[in-house]
Amino acid sequence: MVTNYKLQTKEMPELPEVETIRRQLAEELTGYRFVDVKTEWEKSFRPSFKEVTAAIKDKTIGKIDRQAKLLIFRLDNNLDLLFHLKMTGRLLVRKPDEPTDEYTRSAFTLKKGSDIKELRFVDSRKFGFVKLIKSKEEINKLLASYGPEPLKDLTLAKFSETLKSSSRPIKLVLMDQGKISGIGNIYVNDALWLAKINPKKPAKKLRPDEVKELFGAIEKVLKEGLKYGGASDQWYRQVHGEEGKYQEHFLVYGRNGEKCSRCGETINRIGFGGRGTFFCPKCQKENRER
DNA sequence: AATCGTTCCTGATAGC
DNA sequence: TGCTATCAGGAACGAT
Repeated sequence: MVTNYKLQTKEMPELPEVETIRRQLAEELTGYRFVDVKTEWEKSFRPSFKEVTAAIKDKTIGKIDRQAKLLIFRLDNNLDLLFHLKMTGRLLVRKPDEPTDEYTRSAFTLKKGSDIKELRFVDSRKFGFVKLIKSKEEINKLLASYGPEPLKDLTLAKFSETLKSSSRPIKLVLMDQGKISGIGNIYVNDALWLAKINPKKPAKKLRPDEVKELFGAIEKVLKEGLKYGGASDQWYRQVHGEEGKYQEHFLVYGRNGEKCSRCGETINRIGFGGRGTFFCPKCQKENRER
């Protein structure tokens, strides 16, 4: 019986991927105006395709922000258009006459003066969505439901307090967008390996030195992800279709069956909390001594 | 308030 | 080789 076969990984856009896209979209689309929208999957529009298209018609894209894995197009003071890529979403900027991109679900035609661009929302799995927010109160409430941003407003003190308040496994707490913004399955696995912490260890049981190490590890892996423009193991692409390169630098994510680069033990993969969990059984023991 | 289970989807793969 | 069943997963939602 084969027990050590390599299972496929399914990378998904997390903070470094969405931030990479945000920067490129801001560069490409600021000042462009929505003139038309086409879709083959109305269900991805919230509250509805009709309502979204009516509201954004002739509106100009101001700032493009990001909170956690959510992209926020600021159209005017009381109107925001949100995109969530979930697992397989892509936002591609093309000229209207460029060849079709497979799995394009919606296409937004944008104009600035006589220049025309097309923003294509590509999403094979159809989990992603486009959401219209029509008031300041509503957007503020939504953004307030997210935890602080690593690399921005998450402090070690706040991080420590958050972990102390939960008995859940550390991996699940880190991925909880209400606790901390932007961390998904790739970076959580790599950060926990870097900090030598077992994914199942209850958050409140982490020692202060582990909390500090983990805080640093999170910053480090997210910065690496950003540096390489995200991870394109499978679906993720930047706005012109380019791949990111972080997949060449995964620490443990997707490396089950390979040797741990620190101790030589075989990287393990277990199912946990509904997703693949990669770790080194030797250097990430649950009750590791200092 | 915190936590847990279910659901949405379809491409890729395992297993025969 | 070709078919079919299973797996993958972020987060909204409802239940506890």
